Amino acid sequence: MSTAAILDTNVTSLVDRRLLHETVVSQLRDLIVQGALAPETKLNERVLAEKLGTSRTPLREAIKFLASEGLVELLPNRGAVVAALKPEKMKEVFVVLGALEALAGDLACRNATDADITEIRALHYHMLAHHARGELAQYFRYNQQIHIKLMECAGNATLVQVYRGLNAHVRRARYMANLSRERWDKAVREHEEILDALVRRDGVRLQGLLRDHLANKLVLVMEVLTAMQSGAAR
Amino acid sequence: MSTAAILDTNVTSLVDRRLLHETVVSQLRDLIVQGALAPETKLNERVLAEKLGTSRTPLREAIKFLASEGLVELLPNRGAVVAALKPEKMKEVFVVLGALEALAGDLACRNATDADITEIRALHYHMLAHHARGELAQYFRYNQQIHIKLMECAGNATLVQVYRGLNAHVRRARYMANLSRERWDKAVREHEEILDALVRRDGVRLQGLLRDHLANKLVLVMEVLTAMQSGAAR
DNA sequence: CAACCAGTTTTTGTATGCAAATATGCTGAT
DNA sequence: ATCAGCATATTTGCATACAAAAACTGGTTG
Repeated sequence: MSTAAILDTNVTSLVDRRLLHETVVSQLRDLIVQGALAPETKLNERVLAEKLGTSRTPLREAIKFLASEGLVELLPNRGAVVAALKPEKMKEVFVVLGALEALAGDLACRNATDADITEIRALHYHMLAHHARGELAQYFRYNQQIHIKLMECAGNATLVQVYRGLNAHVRRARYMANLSRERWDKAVREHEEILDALVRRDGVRLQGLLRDHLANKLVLVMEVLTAMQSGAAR
Repeated sequence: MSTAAILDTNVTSLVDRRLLHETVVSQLRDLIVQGALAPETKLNERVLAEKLGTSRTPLREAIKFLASEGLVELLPNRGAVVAALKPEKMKEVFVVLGALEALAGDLACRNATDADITEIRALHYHMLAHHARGELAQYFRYNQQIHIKLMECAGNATLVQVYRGLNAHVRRARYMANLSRERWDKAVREHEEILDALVRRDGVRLQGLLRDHLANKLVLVMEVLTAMQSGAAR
């Protein structure tokens, strides 16, 4: 699906009228994370506002909100652009995410209830099912849910919030990845081990597994980014 | 100085005319961090805008920006309030900060240049001087600068950004603290050790020291918060 | 006396208007 | 042909206007 086609979709009808500008933030974030608005795209306020079915004011507020999250960059007197997706930045994000996931794994092993672990196991099997059928998008969905749920098991809402923010950056690259079957299988095996370590509540092992898992993700993302960069030279 | 007195200070004259609404974000953040706008204070747009010498539009954009940072909370159709300062939240923040500082310490031991370490040593002696004179505010200033500089030595801009955001929450409580001489001396001794570990580039030891230092800070902050909570019952 | 309801006021949320800054495009000169 | 310089058009940034929602008020009733 082309960028234009996605942008042409008018989403006004879906807006829940009792909700607030959160809708605009959410829509705009999705456009950025899913790549409909490519990195370094200029955000024309008039055009975007029309597209999202509002006026410039709430749109501008949404842009400021996302600027604080780091998904858009503000250029004084020159508007805003979608944040660049530089390999260097991505490495930084992964280093921080590594520390956060390790922390979460450790805490989760101590604080997760049996019900939590059951829930993660359920998500895990959903993920396996989509992996078996080769449904990448659905696989990613459950994959994300597992990681988020693991974070939530740590019982630290602040940790979850920071994680989500940083993860949005990574997800942007994810949407461009074409996972080879080999790598995919490997990621799934890693998830098997992660689940196992959680069930045994082996915090030390879980930390290491999460670090490795993340390191592999980084390799994948870097390949995508460098391929993109060499492919679409500026 | 009373809250009213701080708020009555009109800062319009200080505004750099070529800069944008960033000024408002910065001013509003300072008002919150330094406690002029107490936790859970309702932000009246008309009043605040007048106080800051702008109209509601840039103010609202600033509020959205700070909402993303977590310093203010948005209440749909009911405006915004300064984020609450709950002990539970503070514990969460410290746990995450602990992981981030530990990471930074480890990276800094590897990546810091000798010039970086010289700079931190200089900041350290400034801090000692203000400690000796009992100048708490100045002491805090250099203390903050040391921690920020340590973060920067890690060579990870994303890490610094996340750290700054979370640290703003902690600083809010800091401004209310009345450090006893005993605790203060202890904190300074810890900083001596931290500097020593950095000079020797002993990453493992530095991580531990930073964790302990942070744990002690948490104890202090918690005392302040519980005292506040019992003092000013709702 | 408490609770509820209607009318009023205040406040928020969104749209629009306007001025300043920037981007664009044209003309002419080298 | 390229580039500088100027005029025009667009776009941003801020202020204001207006509508909808919430808070407040006072008065009535159970």
